[in-house]
Amino acid sequence: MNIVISQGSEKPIYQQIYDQLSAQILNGSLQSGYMLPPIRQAAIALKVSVITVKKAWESLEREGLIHTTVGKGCFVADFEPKEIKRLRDEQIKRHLLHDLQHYLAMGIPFDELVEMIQSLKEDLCN
Amino acid sequence: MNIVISQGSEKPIYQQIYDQLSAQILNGSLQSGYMLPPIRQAAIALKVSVITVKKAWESLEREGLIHTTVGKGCFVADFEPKEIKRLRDEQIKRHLLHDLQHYLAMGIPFDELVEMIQSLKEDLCN
Amino acid sequence: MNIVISQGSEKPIYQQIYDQLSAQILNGSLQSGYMLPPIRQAAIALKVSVITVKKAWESLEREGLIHTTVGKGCFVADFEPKEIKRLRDEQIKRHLLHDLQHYLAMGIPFDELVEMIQSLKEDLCN
Amino acid sequence: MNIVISQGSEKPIYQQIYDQLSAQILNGSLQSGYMLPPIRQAAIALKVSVITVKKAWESLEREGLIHTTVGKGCFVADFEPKEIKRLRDEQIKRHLLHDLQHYLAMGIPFDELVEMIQSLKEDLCN
DNA sequence: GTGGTCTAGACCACC
DNA sequence: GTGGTCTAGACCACG
Repeated sequence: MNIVISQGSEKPIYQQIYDQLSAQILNGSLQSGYMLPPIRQAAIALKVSVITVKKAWESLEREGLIHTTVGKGCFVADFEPKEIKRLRDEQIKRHLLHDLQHYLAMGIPFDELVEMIQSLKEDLCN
Repeated sequence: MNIVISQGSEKPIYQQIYDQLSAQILNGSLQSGYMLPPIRQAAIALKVSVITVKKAWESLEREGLIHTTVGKGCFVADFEPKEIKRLRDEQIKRHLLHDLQHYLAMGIPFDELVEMIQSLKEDLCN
Repeated sequence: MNIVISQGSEKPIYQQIYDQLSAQILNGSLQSGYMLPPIRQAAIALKVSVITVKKAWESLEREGLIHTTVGKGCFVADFEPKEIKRLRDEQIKRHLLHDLQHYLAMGIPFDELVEMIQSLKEDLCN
Repeated sequence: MNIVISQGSEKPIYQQIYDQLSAQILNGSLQSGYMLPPIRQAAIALKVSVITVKKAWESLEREGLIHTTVGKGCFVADFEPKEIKRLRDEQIKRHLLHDLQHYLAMGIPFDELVEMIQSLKEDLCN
């Protein structure tokens, strides 16, 4: 488990954990069947409250990304490679639609927006 | 003034107001010198508290998008068309950088992301 | 009468007028016996409300810098050159004491503050 | 926390609080990492509304002097000693420039003004 | 426990 | 008429 928490962030801690685990599951670095550490242990490792970790785990379970077995632990759900890509693209598309609408409302033409994105490639891929 | 408020949104009301007015100023539909409605009148029209409107107006003033004169009202700041485009692009770039990083962290390759954006053009430009 | 009004300033308009006339009387550019323009005329010239001008005139009279004769007009009060200098220095000293205390409270040593002031001479005397 | 509020002052209460805390951070009496009292507790201690305290805290955060974490509290931001001195001098210089212009407009020569300041040293350093 | 948001209603300064 | 400040009190999110 590889998570970085920014204490002073605007984003709630539980959501930072959720976002990073969710991304790691969707990009394949956490594979199906992987067992997440027990919440108490994770809480100590991340230096946050148990409640906070619990909240992140719950969000992941609600989204179907992990499943919990009482007495055994939490495991990354079973996905076929195809399904995982579908899930990821679906989620990205949903957010993209929302974000892009915001930008277009500011009066920037669609094509100019795409150009701007292309121009950011260097900054992003480092 | 053309503002829609979503009461149940995660976004605070004052920020919804700020976002929409800010977008309208930056896309040119509210032009320099335009007088915003008095805060009390706006509050009634939007069915929110005066203070909520005030908070949105304050953010706009802090960003230099409007200026306030006690006893007279609040007015859209003077901008040269060039200046306004610069401000808009700057703001979009800042947000884009943040959003795109989020998507890339999910494991989607940059070029695939751009393709996906292109494919959304129809949905967005209606 | 030589007054510049900044509409968007934080300072109330009536006080801008007061400050500038007061300074001009204390620095000698408006001499004893000079007749101020009638308030209605001044209001038109400055493009502000008559009430605003009246308020500034009243402040000046309260401070003893001008005196009003009904039906004749407002005149700069009689001062001996010595008295005018005394008035000016007194007023400056009063404000200085207040301002400098503020700076010292920020932890800057007195001597360093004086140095800083000296270093601003060029910026100020242009 | 050591704050004195003057209820009848021309200065808004929230700004009095801001000014004093800002000065205390910049002069080093409130050090990096110090936790400000909870806004509700501060409100009781200062005998003002919670909102008034909040407004002051917000200004401090906007200036980067403190940072806030929901559920934890407000803390004095991390500064290197050098940075803090730079911030302080910058702020003092900005205000000095404004104040001194005001005095010079009253017709006092620059050198005479400096003399006057020197003569106030005793009054100020007690 | 912490801060964040929103409300209604009051009084003041400015124009 | 305008905005600026302050109040008391409520409900929610976070840890």
